[in-house]
Amino acid sequence: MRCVMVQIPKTPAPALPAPRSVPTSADVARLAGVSRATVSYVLNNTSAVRISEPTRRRVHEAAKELGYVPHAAARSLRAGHSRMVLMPTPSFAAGPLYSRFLRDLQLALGRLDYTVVQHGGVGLHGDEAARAWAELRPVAVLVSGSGLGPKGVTVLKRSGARAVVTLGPDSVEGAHTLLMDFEAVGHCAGSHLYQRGRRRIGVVLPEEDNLEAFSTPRLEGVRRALHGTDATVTTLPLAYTEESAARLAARWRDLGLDAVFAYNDEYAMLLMRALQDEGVDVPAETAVMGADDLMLGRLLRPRLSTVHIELPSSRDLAELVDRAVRDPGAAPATHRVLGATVVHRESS
Amino acid sequence: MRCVMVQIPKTPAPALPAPRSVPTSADVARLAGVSRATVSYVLNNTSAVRISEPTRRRVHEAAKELGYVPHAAARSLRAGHSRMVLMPTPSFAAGPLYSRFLRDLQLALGRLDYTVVQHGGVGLHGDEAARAWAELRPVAVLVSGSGLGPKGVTVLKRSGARAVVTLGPDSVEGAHTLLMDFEAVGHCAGSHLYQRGRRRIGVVLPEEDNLEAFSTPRLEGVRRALHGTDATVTTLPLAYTEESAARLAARWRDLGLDAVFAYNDEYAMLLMRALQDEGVDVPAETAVMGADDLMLGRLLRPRLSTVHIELPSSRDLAELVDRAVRDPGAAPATHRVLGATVVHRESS
DNA sequence: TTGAAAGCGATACCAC
DNA sequence: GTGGTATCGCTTTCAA
Repeated sequence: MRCVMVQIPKTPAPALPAPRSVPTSADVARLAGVSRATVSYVLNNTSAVRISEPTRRRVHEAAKELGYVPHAAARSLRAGHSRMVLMPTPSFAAGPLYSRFLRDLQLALGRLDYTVVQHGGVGLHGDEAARAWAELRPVAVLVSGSGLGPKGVTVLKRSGARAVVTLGPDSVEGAHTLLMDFEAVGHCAGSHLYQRGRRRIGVVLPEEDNLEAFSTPRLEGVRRALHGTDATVTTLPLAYTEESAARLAARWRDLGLDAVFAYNDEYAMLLMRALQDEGVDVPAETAVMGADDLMLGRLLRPRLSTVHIELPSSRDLAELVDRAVRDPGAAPATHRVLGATVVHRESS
Repeated sequence: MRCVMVQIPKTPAPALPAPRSVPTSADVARLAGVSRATVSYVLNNTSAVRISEPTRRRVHEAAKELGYVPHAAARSLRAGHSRMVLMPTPSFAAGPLYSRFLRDLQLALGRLDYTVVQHGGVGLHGDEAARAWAELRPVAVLVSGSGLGPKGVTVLKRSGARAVVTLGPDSVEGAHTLLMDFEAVGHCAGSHLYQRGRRRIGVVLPEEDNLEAFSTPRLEGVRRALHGTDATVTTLPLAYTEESAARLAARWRDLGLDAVFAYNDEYAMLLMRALQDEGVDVPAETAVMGADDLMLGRLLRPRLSTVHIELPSSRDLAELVDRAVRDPGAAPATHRVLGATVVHRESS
């Protein structure tokens, strides 16, 4: 059933008022009948200088009348620094958990009076990207995921970034690292499944791009949990499509697995559904585990067992960035962050 | 089961090389033994000027040796314009559909050689936000959702933005508007349910913040579809929690509804599960419809009927922005975008 | 082919 | 209290 899809071409032009050029502080000064210096003092509330009340008013009125907005680039050029925190848009498709985290982080940094800017550096390779970010002369750079090498860190620092923080599965030389230990996630899942008596364990590896950095450590974690036991690990490439899941499910009995750790809750849901459609009983025949502890897992039947991932508090992280900015000399530290907790429900 | 959560304090400091100040084109010129002008010519491949090959090489080498990165602010200050497209981070939590769309858009604009920057203007009120964006002097601003008024548009244009494009449920005076007609979504859902013989129709309104701009038009669309018929519309506030859904489900039979349009697939899944737990038969007793056509709807049982929403092609949108930038005089147009199509599955 | 210098917009020091 | 003015880093015109 097709509903609506219209294209309205144009509305008639309401003759624009002459496209004045953008007002500068000089314009404000002219209109207020004072010097540019005075304008600057008034608008920045410079406390070192006392300006008479009438003058203040005149300046403020002139500024408002012209619709004056200061020019951030000019200001930071003069000042020699900005308060811009640059967060490159991650190259992987962030799930709901991560998106939310990034939003909170922006908020927390905003509260510390930083201007947070996400730079869509998609399509740039490694060091090229770092260069593009460096051109903006951010006071701090916060990179999620892999994709920044030690070379990039150097470029950024050389160009004035007082803090470079990476947030991801790998530690990067020269940068403060928030090491998201995804192995712990896999380890949790692996030991849980083992404790539940499972021995032939599958691990889903998403075929989607840019996810290896996250999926490989999870796999390694499972391997580590099972190392030295009689359990086996089988890798299961899976694309996020029904067809791919159906194909995998069709050969499930041949695989002879009694458990699967499905990367995260979304892939788990996809696979669990395909297994059920194939007549595989979950959890009797095969246990299924996800990760991320999304709402959807609670809504499935059987309820999905999962690994709850606790991301670092955005307030703490914001403060870490702030500290690093204030004391750029400090040695880059590596913090291991990520709480991983098994949430045992019904699917395992 | 608690697993891992460690905090490694510090790694020892590998004595940093003297924190040199950041190299400028003047430094490059000095090192290469040429003037700053020459450096600029070489590094920008200025075709109007021929520079001897040996000089070029010297400049390039000097630049590389110093790790020189040009200063974007200084450059655009001088040039009088930048190619920055500013996209304020939406105040609402973008779902997977929308996130993906924004990513694609960034990519498409990047291909047209724009620098896309998401500005985390969270916590700023209306015109205050517009001012903050204007300080960055973007060549274009692309605002999703509501939150930008005609006043804000004026501020942005006054400060040099050659294109202001809004993308959301409302049309904004003075800006190019991509009108996302969410009424059409509600209308689709409403007429579909009516055609299926449903007469007492509930409409879920999320209680989460900043979603009214999206939920109200959907509701209106349902109302419009049912106007002049014998069907009734009941609004159902619902928070995205199991408890809220359970509460709603508990009084379901009292409500006496035979269908519900649940805002989107995620709320639909939440509610459908609660209804099923309450013993309400879907679709026999109550039909459930979502929107967004997410993967998860196909995985539910019964399969979720939904409204497929077709967002504008990111390439088209990028080109629209580009055209608006090239011809800022053109009258702001309003395009009605959004394909809404019913996907009839099993839940209705 | 290269260099000197003006100027983009805002700020802060130093005179008046 | 207020006004000149040098300065931030870069581009570009004009001269040499």
